[in-house]
Amino acid sequence: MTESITARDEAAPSGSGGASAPLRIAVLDRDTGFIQVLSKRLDRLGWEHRVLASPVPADAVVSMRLSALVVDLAVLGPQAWEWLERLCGALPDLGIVVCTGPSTVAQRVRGLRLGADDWITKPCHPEEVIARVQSVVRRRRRPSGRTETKPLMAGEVEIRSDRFQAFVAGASLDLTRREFELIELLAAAEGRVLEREEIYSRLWGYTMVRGDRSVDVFVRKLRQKLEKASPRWRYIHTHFGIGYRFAAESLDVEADVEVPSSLPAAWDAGDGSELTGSHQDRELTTDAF
Amino acid sequence: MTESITARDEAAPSGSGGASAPLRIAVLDRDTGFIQVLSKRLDRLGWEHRVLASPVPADAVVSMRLSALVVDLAVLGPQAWEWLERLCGALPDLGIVVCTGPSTVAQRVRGLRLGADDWITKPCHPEEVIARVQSVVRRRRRPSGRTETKPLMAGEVEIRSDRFQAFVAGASLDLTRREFELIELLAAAEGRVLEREEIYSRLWGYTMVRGDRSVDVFVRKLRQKLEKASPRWRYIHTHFGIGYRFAAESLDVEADVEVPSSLPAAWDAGDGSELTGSHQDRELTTDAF
DNA sequence: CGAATTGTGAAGATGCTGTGACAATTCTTG
DNA sequence: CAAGAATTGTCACAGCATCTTCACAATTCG
Repeated sequence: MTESITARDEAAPSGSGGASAPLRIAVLDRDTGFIQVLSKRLDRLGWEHRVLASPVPADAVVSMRLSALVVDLAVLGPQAWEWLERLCGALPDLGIVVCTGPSTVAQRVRGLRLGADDWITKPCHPEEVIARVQSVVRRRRRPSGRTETKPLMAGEVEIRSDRFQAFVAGASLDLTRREFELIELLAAAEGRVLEREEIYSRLWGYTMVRGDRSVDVFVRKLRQKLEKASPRWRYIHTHFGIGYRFAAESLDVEADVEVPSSLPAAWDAGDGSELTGSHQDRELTTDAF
Repeated sequence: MTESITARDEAAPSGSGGASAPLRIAVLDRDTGFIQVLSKRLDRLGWEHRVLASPVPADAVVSMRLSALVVDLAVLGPQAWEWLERLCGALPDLGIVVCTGPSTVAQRVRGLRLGADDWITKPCHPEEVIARVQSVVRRRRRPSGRTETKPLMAGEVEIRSDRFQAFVAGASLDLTRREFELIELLAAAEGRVLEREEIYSRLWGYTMVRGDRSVDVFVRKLRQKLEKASPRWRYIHTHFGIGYRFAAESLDVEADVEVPSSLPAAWDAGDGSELTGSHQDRELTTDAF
């Protein structure tokens, strides 16, 4: 049931969903105690953050590319309102959480009207600040939706998570869903050997029963399509008794010189113990390009 | 006849719903004094609103088509958390403002984590409640962003957000509201595959239940109209087990290349010196008014 | 050489999508 | 307000893409 869901959760380790991109947060405040606790918490969450102790011109904030800003208006003095207005005008997508001392209803209303997304009154618990920032950012994020994932490249193939497809020279391999998930998984682990059990559990979501050949069958299907589209390369390597390893290797020797496009050619992957050492020159392939 | 359709409608989730469509708010609370003051205020703002005094099943809220909901969790009793979670799951785009009596930090954090957008502690000033609801809603509908959008073009079709219509050679496709939202959404994601779940949640506003075929049906209706108006092109491509992808592809031979993915998409820039000689140079811009 | 592991092809089961008809809902009009 | 039209949502069924399973051949390892 709902295998589509599980599959998506489990099996998009590399690309699309994955861990949400790290957030960038700035805190504009002078309360060192507050800042310290908050910073530590932000660290633990893995959010990039930056502390600003003095009034930063609103324009300067623009260049910081923040997801959200926590600000104590007291730091800004009497020009706080103007500052807030300018900032909200300039960065309508920035999440702004005001976290400041005692205030009147009128002040809070004014701040929110000007564009603040939340208003917390000090003293407050850092955990709540975090939660409110998350809430603000969560909402902000929906529109942008898909994060732009750069395509994975290996040999002649290009793996595009946003299209659920792999391409060779611009032509789709016409992979089915499972096939694509498999190549994505393997390619993301470039160079490493993935055991059958692991592949199975990441793709199918549950543990493999002994004797299940599904992984092998899909490896074969993938190899077929890769072979047809990119005959001069080998991508999926069998490790007897263990599993499979993905690495683009040209059949034409000397191939390591020329790879279609600019990729960090990480495929020299360590061990290489098993491959034929013969190192003779031949026509290098520029294939397809 | 198609013009009169939908210029004004409350929920234009994907659309270019620029202006201030009347908001729909519900208040779930029993505090009559609070409700009265709030209601009066909402009236004056011209927001449609509705007061709920008893715990409404989360599912029932779905059908209310709300922009935001103000809720006192106390009304819900011990099942408040479960209720909140279900509601947030079903309506990721609904703005939820919790307005309730004294609470602990842990409770507030929990509520915000579950999906609430704000948490106000009673007693509180109605004006602040309003301001916070506005803040939440403001953020919610940012996606509409671009007010003046230039028409989207793809193959022979031209998609005009300002008219809620798509045209081929100046002739309107007579799309209904949903149909238009769908084509707009797909076309905006040009090239990328959109999963059913995503399409559904962006168009209908709540998460899809398994077995719902609405997306498929509207894709079919769209395809029919596109096919009739522009028979030599295919626009919507099915990705089995995943969703749909929008990309104009000509049926005429001429090797209309599948987007040459890897390259820095200078493709759409029109350099196309060598390909697709049969471009659509028609005057599909002089269309009707 | 024998046992275990992997490659291969095909048949059948599974579940997804296309499609048309129809019911429910919303909007328009008199 | 009610009738009528348009739009949207639901359902059942047919066709088919995909997935699973199985038998058997080929390979690897000890």
